[in-house]
Amino acid sequence: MAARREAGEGEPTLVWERPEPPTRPVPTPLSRDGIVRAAIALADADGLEAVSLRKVAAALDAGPMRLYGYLSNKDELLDLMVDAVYGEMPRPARTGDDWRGALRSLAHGMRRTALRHDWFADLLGGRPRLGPNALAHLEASLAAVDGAPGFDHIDTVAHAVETVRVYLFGAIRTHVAELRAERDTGLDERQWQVASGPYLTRMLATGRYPTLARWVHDATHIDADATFDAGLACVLDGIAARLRR
Amino acid sequence: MAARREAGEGEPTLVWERPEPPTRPVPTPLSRDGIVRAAIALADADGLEAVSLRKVAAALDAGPMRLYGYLSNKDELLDLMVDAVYGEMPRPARTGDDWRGALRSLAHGMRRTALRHDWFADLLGGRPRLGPNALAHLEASLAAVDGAPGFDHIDTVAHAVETVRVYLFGAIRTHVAELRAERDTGLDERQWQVASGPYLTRMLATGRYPTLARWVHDATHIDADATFDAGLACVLDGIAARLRR
DNA sequence: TATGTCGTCGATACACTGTATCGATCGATG
DNA sequence: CATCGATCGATACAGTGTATCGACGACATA
Repeated sequence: MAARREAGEGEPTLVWERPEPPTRPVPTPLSRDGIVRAAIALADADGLEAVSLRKVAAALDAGPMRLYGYLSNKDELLDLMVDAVYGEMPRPARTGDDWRGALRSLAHGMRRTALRHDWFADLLGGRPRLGPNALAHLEASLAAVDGAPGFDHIDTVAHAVETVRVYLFGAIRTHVAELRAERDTGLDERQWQVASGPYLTRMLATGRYPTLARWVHDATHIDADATFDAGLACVLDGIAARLRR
Repeated sequence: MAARREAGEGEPTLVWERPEPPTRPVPTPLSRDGIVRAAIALADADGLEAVSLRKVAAALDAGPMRLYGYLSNKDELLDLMVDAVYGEMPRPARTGDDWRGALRSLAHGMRRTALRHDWFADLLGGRPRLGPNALAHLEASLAAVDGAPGFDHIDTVAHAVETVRVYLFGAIRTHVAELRAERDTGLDERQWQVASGPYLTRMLATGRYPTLARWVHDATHIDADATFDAGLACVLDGIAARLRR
């Protein structure tokens, strides 16, 4: 960059036109929170792959290495981002004895929040998240059904919540993937076979996928939200069925 | 690989000591299949982040750019890897009228295969995979329950299979994440609170997570396979419940 | 056999990435 | 006012995916 002083030779730059020792302009105060917010803003705007330590730091008027005082890894940043999203989720609350309602609202709240940050799906379930917000959300989820009729043992409670969460994780991930595919191809959703171009039609035309073809052509295609609700209802039914034992 | 022309140092070397124009030693014949196999071998051995076009090419004694004749992206390579794993999965088959058995074997087959390639979980559900193997697997899944008692409409079939798959995706992902966490911390699995170190214990000690604390302390911790089966059974129960309508 | 022509290979280059190192510089302390 | 210790961030390094393009081998032609 500037003043390269080599051996013996005359100074390349004169003192007065050498950049002023930059007076350390009150280094913008940082905070873990601000860093995470900046990273989330970047991810929301341009996707997860746009989140680089350099860009995050630049958004905060700081050098990249500055962040390493607040984080020790990029992975830690991602963990913090995930936990921040957990913090945004509405905490499921008990609604009388209606455990189905509680689990449904847990699922919907999480799903809605996740869809606001579509990069969240890429991180979801990627590593066990034990951040305070994730823990609080989990606690609220457990507490929301704990003690409801039939849920007298913690095992029952845990099993129900875990099953719903696992379904949720899968559903969010697949849904986001579909949304992206739609956006990338820029086509509407209700005619999947058209959206994926001639390829799929050709594959189906081979006759090797008769059932799949029937699905694509004959099934009543409901939208993603309804599909999600149907699957969720199915899981809840399953929980109810196991409750009767 | 033969003639490594070393040391681009003082280039104007004399003709006779300049490496022989490398006689183009019948450039190792490549194939999309070989590339994918090499990539999978790398991923199996050192994880997904060890899969770089350079390393894959090097494993095949080729230059990185060589691959671009067979792929146009790294993403395409990942898609091919995913489809290859789908190809490894046992195809679910009809077993009489036992749709539960069919779905269970679908789930177990997929899970077992996925756990052999733990990087698969990172890609699973990441983008809609329409590779021939994925399509064939989906077709077999649909066909395995199609026509079983109760599954007379394609909608019912599709809904059941989709729900199981979504649960599967979530379960595989969370399980792999847990396996990694265990391996990273190098601790046993049956005492989660010990594994995650004093942090979790401290959090629980705050008293802000009473239900969670009860879960950690009082629940009967069954192993991952049993947890998976329990959740799967739950989903199947749910499907059965919706069948009665 | 000599001579194009053409397709392909891969060296090089470029713009990035995450992060280690360490001199420079500041605020606080003696 | 002098010294120290903490911290900042420029620089460096080893990677990454991929665009570009000169050069070469193989083939078709004369």
